[in-house]
Amino acid sequence: MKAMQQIWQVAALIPAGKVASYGQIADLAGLPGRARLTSKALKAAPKSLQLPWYRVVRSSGQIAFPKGSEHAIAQYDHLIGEGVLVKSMRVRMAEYQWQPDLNTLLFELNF
DNA sequence: GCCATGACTTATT
DNA sequence: TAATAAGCCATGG
Repeated sequence: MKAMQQIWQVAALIPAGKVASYGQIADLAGLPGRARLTSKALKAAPKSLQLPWYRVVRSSGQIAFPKGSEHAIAQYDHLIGEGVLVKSMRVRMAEYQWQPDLNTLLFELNF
């Protein structure tokens, strides 16, 4: 299976009200060190998949788009809508970072 | 194959 | 916390 599709599968599992970093997604998808590939994958993801791309942020918790851009606004709105507090275009990772249950992860990914 | 680019990360100041 | 720098790797010219 293509690397991008694995990323899509993992990204689809992020629960509402939580966020994950690009690097984290890559790791969970079995692609350590491919954070930048995660960004590519999300950008290239077909709309039909309806991926929660807005639950993916930088390792620092910062939204990856320039402040004021359409994407940044959309991401901000979505997160706020799910109860994630966003301060100065960043969330508190200590509180909101997704901590996937390994069993659930393996099950969902059909390994 | 070399070079630039980017929805990144980590270490350093 | 913010700014830099260096590392990273798939893509496209």
